Amino acid sequence: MRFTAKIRPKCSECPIRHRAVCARCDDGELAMLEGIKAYRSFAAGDPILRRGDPLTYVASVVHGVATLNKTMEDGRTQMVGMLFPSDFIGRPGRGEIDFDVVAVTDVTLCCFQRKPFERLIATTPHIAQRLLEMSLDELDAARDWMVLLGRKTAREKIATFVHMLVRRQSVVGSLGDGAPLILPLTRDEIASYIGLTLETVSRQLNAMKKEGILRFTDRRRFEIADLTALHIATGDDEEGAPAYC
Amino acid sequence: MRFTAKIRPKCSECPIRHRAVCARCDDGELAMLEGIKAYRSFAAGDPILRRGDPLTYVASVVHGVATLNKTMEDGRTQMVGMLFPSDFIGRPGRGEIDFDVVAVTDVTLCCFQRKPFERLIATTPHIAQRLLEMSLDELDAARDWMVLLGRKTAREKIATFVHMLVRRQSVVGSLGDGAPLILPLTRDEIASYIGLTLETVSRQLNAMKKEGILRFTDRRRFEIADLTALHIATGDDEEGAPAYC
DNA sequence: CGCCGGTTTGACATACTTCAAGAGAAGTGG
DNA sequence: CCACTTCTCTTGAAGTATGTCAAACCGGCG
Repeated sequence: MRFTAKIRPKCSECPIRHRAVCARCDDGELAMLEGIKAYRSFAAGDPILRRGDPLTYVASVVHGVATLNKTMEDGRTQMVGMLFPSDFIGRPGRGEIDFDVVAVTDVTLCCFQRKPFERLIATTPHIAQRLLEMSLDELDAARDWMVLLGRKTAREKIATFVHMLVRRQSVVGSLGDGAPLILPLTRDEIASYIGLTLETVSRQLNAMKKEGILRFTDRRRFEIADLTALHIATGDDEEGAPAYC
Repeated sequence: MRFTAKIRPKCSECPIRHRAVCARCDDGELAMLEGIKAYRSFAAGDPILRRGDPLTYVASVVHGVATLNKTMEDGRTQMVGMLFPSDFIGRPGRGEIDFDVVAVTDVTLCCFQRKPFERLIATTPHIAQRLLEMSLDELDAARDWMVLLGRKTAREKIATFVHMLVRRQSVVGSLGDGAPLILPLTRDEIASYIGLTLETVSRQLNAMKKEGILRFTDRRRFEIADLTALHIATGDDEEGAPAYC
């Protein structure tokens, strides 16, 4: 169940201070943000925003992982984004979003009321610029994902997905060196992200285990036994440094 | 072959004046833009920008249609965007792009040198805001496309593609009422856009012809004989007004 | 006229889905 | 602490939508 804690930690001690929308803000601007921000927490599985809901606030992910999901009339679903700490939720200039946002782990958000935030964007270019930059990064990532969805084989999809997890989880620094990686998603959710069924995901994951590319300690925890082989399996070229990172 | 015409038509008479990046600019800002802009033309089939090329300019599409293409090492390709008049090419803040931009019809661009344009963005919020808005729209469209690539059947993909063409071509006003729609792409290019093979595209298109949904006057020209049926065939819900428009 | 790119059409192959059953974990309550 | 349920995951067998390969067609253009 959702609970709202009216907590406002100091921005200066924020773990995502240098990566989020506020990355470029100076002290004065941070002070303005601190005035309109409020933390909110969600338990794993909770909906954060529902499609069509009036969008009263925008937010940065501070802790945890959230997903963006689209559902067709007949129930088919496609995940269209995965949000890690420092990622931004919401779109200034529009009153609603047309996908669901769900917390897949426990999540903490740093929320800003949309209206005052929009005013800030109009007046402080540092925020607007950073938001533009983040949006363009997301667009790049979305385009890489389109290649995955449209052209990659099941095996390449899985490999790419795992590879992205490695990059993102290590960038965020949520794990020590050599510590096992965590699958924040169920097989079903992974399937939804990469456009497959959960059975195919399960089979491919086990195949990569048998081949010695992945080593599972648990259904949700694993290590990369052979990063080179994993990278080759993605089908991406040499140093193409995909945008989802 | 590419030819560069050093022509600078007045912004005030520009057909995309109210939809492009410059939509919100006042007269003074337009004057600044006019100072750094230059038209360029490309013939159908010409490359506009190549992956990895240094990005010396950014641009708005004035006439014609261009596509964004990604290619994997082994030659598989996926189209990741289609640019119509008023759409923007290029990304401020980055020196290169990681896809190819190709003119699929004759194309006219309104180009701005990247560096001066970036300076303008930093100083004139009207441009930055409009660019942010356009990027977010593109992101929405990309997400709708991810649903198409990941979850739709061949038939739904074709229907969705045609439906998008109807919307975009009529918005741009490049055709009168009842005039036949134009397929700017070959079967192969369509296939690349929706993640299929050209054979499947051909079969589905002909199936919709036989069913009386589409009426071809030519291999590249056709009319929508039954818009309702077309819409139903997309698999999208009632009034979900997809973002690609 | 004869080539040539784009397109259609057919026959066949297959990667992935679908359907179905069962095995592990993980929690719940007695 | 042990049934019992529930959820996730695995594994198998069978079906199918779409891809692959190949040949023929068609309209345009030199």
